[in-house]
Amino acid sequence: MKPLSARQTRILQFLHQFFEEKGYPPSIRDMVKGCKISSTSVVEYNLRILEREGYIRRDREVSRGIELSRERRMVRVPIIGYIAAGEPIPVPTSDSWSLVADSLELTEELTGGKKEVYALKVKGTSMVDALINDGDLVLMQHVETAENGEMVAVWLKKEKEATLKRFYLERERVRLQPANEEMKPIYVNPEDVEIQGRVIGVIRKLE
Amino acid sequence: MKPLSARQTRILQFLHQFFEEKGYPPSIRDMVKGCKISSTSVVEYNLRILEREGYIRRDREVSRGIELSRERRMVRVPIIGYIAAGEPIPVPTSDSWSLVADSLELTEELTGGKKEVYALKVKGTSMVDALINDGDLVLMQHVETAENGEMVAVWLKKEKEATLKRFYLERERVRLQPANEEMKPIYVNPEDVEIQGRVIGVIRKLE
DNA sequence: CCCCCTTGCGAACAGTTGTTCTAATACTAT
DNA sequence: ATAGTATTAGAACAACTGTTCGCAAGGGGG
Repeated sequence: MKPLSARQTRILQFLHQFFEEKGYPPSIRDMVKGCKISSTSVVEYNLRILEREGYIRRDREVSRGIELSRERRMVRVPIIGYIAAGEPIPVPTSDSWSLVADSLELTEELTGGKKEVYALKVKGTSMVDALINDGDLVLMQHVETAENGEMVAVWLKKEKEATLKRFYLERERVRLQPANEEMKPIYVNPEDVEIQGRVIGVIRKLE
Repeated sequence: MKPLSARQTRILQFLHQFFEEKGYPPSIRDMVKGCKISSTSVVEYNLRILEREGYIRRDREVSRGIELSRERRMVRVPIIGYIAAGEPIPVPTSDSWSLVADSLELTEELTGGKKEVYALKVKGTSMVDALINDGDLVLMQHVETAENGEMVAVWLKKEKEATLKRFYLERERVRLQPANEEMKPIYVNPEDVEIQGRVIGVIRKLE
C-alpha cells in the first residue's frame, strides 16, 4: 500500500465517519460536500486510487456502492461454563452454540476465523501462573491433541486438577510450561494428561 | 413490536443478507428483485412499517438510505503505541483516531460503550505482576486522575518506570497494588505518580 | 525547454432511485 | 353482504448519482 495523499486520507476518514453515523455509505456528492472538494470527478479519481490500494471495494454504477474493506464480521461465542482448579473443564456439546444463555460477541479478529470457538470463565486465582486472573474469559477451541508449544487446557487425572499451560511432549514425559516464564514447568506422565481444548485468547474486562 | 408479516420478514432478511454481502444497503428496486415483489411501492409500503416498528431507520429521499437497527455496536480502537517498563507511556492525541495505521476492531461489549478508548501493546514481561504478558493488548481510557481501586497506567517519575497497578490514595502516600493478589503492593509519594490512563481491559491473542 | 504523469475542475449525460398517485385486490369485523 | 382497512400493482416524475470528457495546473526528469 502506497501512502495516501492528504485528500485521500480525508476522503477515507469521511467515509468511515459517514458510515458510522448513518449506517450506509455516502454518495460521491456527499463526499464533495463533506470534504470540501469542488468536483465529483475529483472524488471519482481519488476513489479509484483508494480502491486500487485496497482501502475500499466498489460496485460500479451503483449508487453508494462502496464497501469499507476492513472486516466487520462478528461472531457470537458461547460461555459454556467455568474453569477452576479443582473442577473438571467443561467441554462443548452440540447444543452449546444454541442453548447457552450467556455469550460474548467478538470480531473475527480475535477468534482468528476459527470455527467452534467457546469461552470459559475463570473462577479463582489458581491460574495466575498462566497470567490469568479470577473473572477472566478464556477463549477456547476444542481439540483432543495438541502440538508442541500450544497453550492448552488440561485435566490432570491423578491430581484431579484443571490447569492452563503450554504443552510440550518430550521423550517419555509431558512438560507443562506456565505462561509466566519465570515460573518452573511441571513434568507429568502422558497418561495423566487429558487435553480438553486449546487456548486461543484471553479477555479481561475491568470495570 | 407487532409481529411482522411474511413479506416484511422476507424483506428484513433480504436487507441483512444484502448488507452482509455487499457492505451497503440495497435500493428499493434491489429489494423488488430480491424478494420477488412486483412493485416498488409495495416495498415502500412495507419499509414504512418496518421503520415504524423499529427494525430499521430510514433517511428519506436518500438512495439506499437504510440503517439496520440491530447490532451496530462495533468500535475501532487505535493501537497508538507500546507500553514497556522503561519507556514513557504513549498518550492519545487528537490525531490518534484518524491517523493511526494499526487498529483493533471490537464490540462495545468490551469497551463498555466508553468513548475514546485506545490500546497499547505490551512490550516485555515487566508487567507479569499485573498478570499481563509480552504482546498483550491493554485497552485504555485516557484519564488524569483515578478513583481508588481503579487499575491505572502510571509513570513513576523518580524511578522512570511505567507500570500497571490498582491505585489507592492513602493518607500521605499512594499504594499501588498488583493485580496478582499474592504480590506485595508498593508505596510511593503522590508527587511521584503520573496517571496516564485507566485500564479497562486486557486482550491476549495466542496463535 | 518539453514530455509525461498526477491531480484538480466543471459540465453534461444517462441510468438509477425514492416518492407519489390512482386503481385494484384481499382480508376483517360488523 | 357491506364497509372499512390492509395490501398490492403499475406508472410516471423529479431528484439523485455514477460516469465520462475536455481542459488546465503543477511537478519531476530528461
